[in-house]
Amino acid sequence: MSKSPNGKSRASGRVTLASVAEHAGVATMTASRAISQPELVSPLLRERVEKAVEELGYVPNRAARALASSKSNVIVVLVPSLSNTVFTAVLQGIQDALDPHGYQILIGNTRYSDAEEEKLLNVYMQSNPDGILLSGLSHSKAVQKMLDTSRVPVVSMMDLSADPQQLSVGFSQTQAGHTMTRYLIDKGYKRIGFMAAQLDERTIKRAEGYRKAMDEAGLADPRLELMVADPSTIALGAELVGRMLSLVPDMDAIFCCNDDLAHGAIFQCQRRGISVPRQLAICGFNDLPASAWMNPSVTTIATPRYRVGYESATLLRSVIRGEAPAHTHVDLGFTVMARESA
Amino acid sequence: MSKSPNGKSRASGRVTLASVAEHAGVATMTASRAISQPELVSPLLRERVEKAVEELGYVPNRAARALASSKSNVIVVLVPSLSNTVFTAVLQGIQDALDPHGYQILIGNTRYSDAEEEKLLNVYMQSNPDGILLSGLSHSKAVQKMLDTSRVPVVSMMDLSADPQQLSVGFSQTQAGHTMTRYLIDKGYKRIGFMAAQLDERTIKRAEGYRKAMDEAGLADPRLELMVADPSTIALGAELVGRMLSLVPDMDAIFCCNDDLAHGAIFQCQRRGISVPRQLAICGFNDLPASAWMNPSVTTIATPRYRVGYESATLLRSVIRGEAPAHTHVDLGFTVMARESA
DNA sequence: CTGAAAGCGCTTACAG
DNA sequence: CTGAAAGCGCTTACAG
Repeated sequence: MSKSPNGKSRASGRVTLASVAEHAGVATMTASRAISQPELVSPLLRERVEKAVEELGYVPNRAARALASSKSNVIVVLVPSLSNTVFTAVLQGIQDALDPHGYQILIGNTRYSDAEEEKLLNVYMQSNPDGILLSGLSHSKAVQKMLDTSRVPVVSMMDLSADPQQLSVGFSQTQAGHTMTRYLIDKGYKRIGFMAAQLDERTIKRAEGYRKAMDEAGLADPRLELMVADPSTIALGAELVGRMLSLVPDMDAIFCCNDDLAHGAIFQCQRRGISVPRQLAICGFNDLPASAWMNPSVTTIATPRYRVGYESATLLRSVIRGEAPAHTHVDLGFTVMARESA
Repeated sequence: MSKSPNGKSRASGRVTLASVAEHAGVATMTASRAISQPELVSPLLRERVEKAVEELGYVPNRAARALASSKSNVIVVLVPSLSNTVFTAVLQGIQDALDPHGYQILIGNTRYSDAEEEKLLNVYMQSNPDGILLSGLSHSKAVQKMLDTSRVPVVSMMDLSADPQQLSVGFSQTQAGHTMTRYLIDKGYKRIGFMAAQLDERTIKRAEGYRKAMDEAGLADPRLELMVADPSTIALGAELVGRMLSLVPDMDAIFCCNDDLAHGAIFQCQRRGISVPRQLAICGFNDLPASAWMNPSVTTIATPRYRVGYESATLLRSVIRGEAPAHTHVDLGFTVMARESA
């Protein structure tokens, strides 16, 4: 069938563009054009190439294309977690925005670790990405340096940057924390606890918003805060609510830094016969699907995670195309979901 | 610093292996070896190369490596969903098994669609993957053909194949469905409904297991089944439990094909004042974290999803290395979690 | 242990 | 609209 390669050949045995061209009776580069920029090729030749592609079952070699064009069509996405629904929704948005444009998405899970982020980025830089989507605003020195020297466009997701040079898409975590706290204060709660885990950048900022609101209302009391570095889980929320109540028995509300903790806290209250919100109000953050359905339904803050992904990817695409972005910071906002639990 | 390229150059400006070699005063291929197979290079030269890499900030070009070696070090993973915790756990297992070995994982989300799976695979084949991890046993003709002609090693995840040629890691979905149903029958329930959504391959098999158990017990009744193609959500479970009860008022138990549906069904019962399990027993499938904490806690089947990912990837690695696998089917089993709801 | 040359499979200026 | 040649940045037999 095909000509036998010489003894030194390292050919992979796959169908190549050259064989497609030969089959179609055109030059290799005409075949290349017919595939990548068909509008530049006459209908006749284009059709012959397309036929050859079909008949031979040609699959382009992405590595060769990337090497020759020095465009990888790869977008690197780094998220801190895959088990957290928030970030899988972000990924969905990214995929939806990028898939139609032929990008290949490299997803890295940093597990909330700066060291891991650095390691992943190091590896992914080998793929010569056209753009990078990062979670959060603050990164290690080494990561910053890699990013700076590579000159690859970067968009930061989930929060809004104060630095005009840093493109960011999300909403103000601090403000969201403040708003939720303010909601509780306005409802008349006085001894409002703050329960946090993981202690990532966003949690810290929500805590700042909480403190500011408590300060403003003259309700601040450091003993009302319980912040632990363990991963956020339902089980942890169940545990922490017990600790908080025993530390501060007159607590009348708890702002959980995310819904998982809030769910665990509510389940625990149910088991202990503590009425929510009558004896203890509990609210969360993120508006996971269960929050609307639990009993009591959970007061929380709905966050535009899918849109964060979608808009981040869209902004990144425009930068890659060399366009000057209309806005360097895209504020997608958030919404208080007032329900039964607080 | 570096020699200026001639006018026709398309050089990317990145530091190359050649410049590292020059800097270290060795041949390019010695520099290559010092990086990829350091044990073949004398300590002296190796050190000089390492120093040059460090000083120049060299980042290998993965595309060039892939092209030259015809080894991509890419593993393609196709899962039907990213919002389903089950598959994110599978992905975690895969990452943990593969990351230490320098593989790059390409994650594709098929959204439970054969057409989408085909499209994704088509694109991902351009990356010349060393191996492929697929969810489920049955795939479209087009996908089968791509797989066959490419000769790339494939491992199927989540279920056990009857075909000895097809490598699979998981557990018997049919048997798990049978076991859960049998558990309910043994508990004395007679009018046991089956609530299913999505209707993917695994759901269908669990339904088969359910039917078999009901048949064996002489309890079969087609009216007990409610199967809809919508995605599984808490909201859907809440809706379907109402429909099932109005269709078959004397239903005394419901086997939900996954935990999301079960949670929704339980929340709905709480709202309607239907006591679970006293008036209606409800059980789920997968043992999501909330199942242990809800009130009532949810009887369900714990599935080894993380291990499915980990063991699938491990099996794939061994095949890629050319080893004959000890077992073509790895049965990871499942566990009934008997709790309060059934 | 080290190296010169060829080659992997594409695309890119350039010319016609 | 079409094409011959060079080049992208690596690794691979092969030889010494």
